Amino acid sequence: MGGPRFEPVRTVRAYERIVEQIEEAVETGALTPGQRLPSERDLMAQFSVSRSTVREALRVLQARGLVQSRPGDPNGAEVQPFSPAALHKSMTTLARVDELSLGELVQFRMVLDASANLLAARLRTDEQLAEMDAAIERMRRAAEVSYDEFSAADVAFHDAVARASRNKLIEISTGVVRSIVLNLIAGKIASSDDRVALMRRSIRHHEEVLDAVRAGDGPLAARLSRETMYDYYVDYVPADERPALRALLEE
Amino acid sequence: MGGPRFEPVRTVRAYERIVEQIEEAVETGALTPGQRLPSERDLMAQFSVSRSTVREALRVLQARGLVQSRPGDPNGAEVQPFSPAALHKSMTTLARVDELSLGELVQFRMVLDASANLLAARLRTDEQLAEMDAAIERMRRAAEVSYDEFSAADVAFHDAVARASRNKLIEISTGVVRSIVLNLIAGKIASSDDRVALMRRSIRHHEEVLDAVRAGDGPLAARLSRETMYDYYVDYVPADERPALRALLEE
DNA sequence: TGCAGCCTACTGGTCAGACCAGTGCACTAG
DNA sequence: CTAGTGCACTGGTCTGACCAGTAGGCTGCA
Repeated sequence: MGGPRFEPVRTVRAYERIVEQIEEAVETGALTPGQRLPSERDLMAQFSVSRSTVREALRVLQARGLVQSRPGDPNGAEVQPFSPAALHKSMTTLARVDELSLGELVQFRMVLDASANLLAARLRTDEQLAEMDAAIERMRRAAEVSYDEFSAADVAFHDAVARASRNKLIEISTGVVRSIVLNLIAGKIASSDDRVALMRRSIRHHEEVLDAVRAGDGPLAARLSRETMYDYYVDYVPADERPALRALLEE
Repeated sequence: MGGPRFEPVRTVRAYERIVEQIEEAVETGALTPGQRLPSERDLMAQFSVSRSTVREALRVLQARGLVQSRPGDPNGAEVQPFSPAALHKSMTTLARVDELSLGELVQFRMVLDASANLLAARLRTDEQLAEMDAAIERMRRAAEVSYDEFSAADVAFHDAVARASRNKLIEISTGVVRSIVLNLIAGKIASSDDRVALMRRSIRHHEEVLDAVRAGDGPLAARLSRETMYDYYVDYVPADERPALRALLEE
């Protein structure tokens, strides 16, 4: 004992070193969205590796959503602005392989949406309030006509609230989880009559939430938004998962 | 108008088709963690493509955390159990590229941790309570000795709470966001004296939270956990972001 | 018979060079 | 001045090769 502490060495593949370097450049801002990488043939000269190695690195970067290449493009791969696509992908995978239940997803949405409303009640601008108004008005018009359009307007409302929370992480996460939930229940929607009733009730709920946001009453907006979501999704959730959802209503 | 509606065709690369097929197999359970993929040379025969194409597909799958290959392994790539590594990676990228502020991250932690506590208060088992007790005891012993050990015990406590919430999404997200936050403030820690005082106060706060969880008072546990986290991190957060954090304390 | 050590047949990682279908730009013919 | 045509270049794919590493069977010794 007492000798020098050696660290286990990790053999690093060539393409990983390339990924690291380019990733570093993007994250430090040396490469900004819209800029182009050199062509693969240039990169292979710069990194002193073969084109296959360069390409494997680019595949990884592309899977992470950092760059995007297009065949025939006389410029190299384009650095992408951040998009939640990668986040969405891994969360979708999580939902499928780890068998996330609909209950867990809805519960998560209740948590996120409630906090977005809580913050929005404090921080919203008049302009954002107008957006929410417009979204609800759009829901009203759509309710009797098209479920898809209603759903889109509903999404717009929640997006406006999320933006008003001024927390990008909340904004992105709500979007990602919502799309997974909507995807899961797509096709499982109730009968047409039930659906119209559901939409009407949902509009009333959204109006109440918006009133609370407008009044600046965060805790109320949060509570109402949880109830709104519970009411809207509870029928899709298996009975044995509902108690856990109701636990969130008691706060 | 009125003719058949044509969909825009998306040229799909060969390696993407391979990714899709293997991904599908993993997500439907046809391939389970621990199982091996055929070797690259077998795959290239099965998919009728060249090895470079197979390899590019494997790189993508590996970036998504679905498989892992090891050079020299006489078996093929191994299907991995889901790990939040990919989620972690994309959220870290988000934090760096999109310049997520520490304030936003802490705010998100407050939201998640509070809801974990709320649920844990309802759903915790006695065994999980014992884990939380043990973690706090470990924090007590470590406080006077090592900040790192204290921090590890703190993590153990929050992990136990997250598990007790019985929501895998909350559990994973808290872990991911926490490690990003800890990474951001690493090195920025206050002076030694302040640090000890901070740890002592934090222990007291954790005890209060645990009491509320033990008593089954979810809303109280949630509120206390928000306060605990605010108190612990507020000094690292720029002054102009603090009001947004305080907004969460009012619920 | 038992086991230590070597050998071989694989693996993944990398390289080199080639072809193809696209793309954008410069040039050319009208 | 413009419409049209090449051309030079891109990324996507293929072929075939070499290397270092691994595991498991085989050999030969004790």
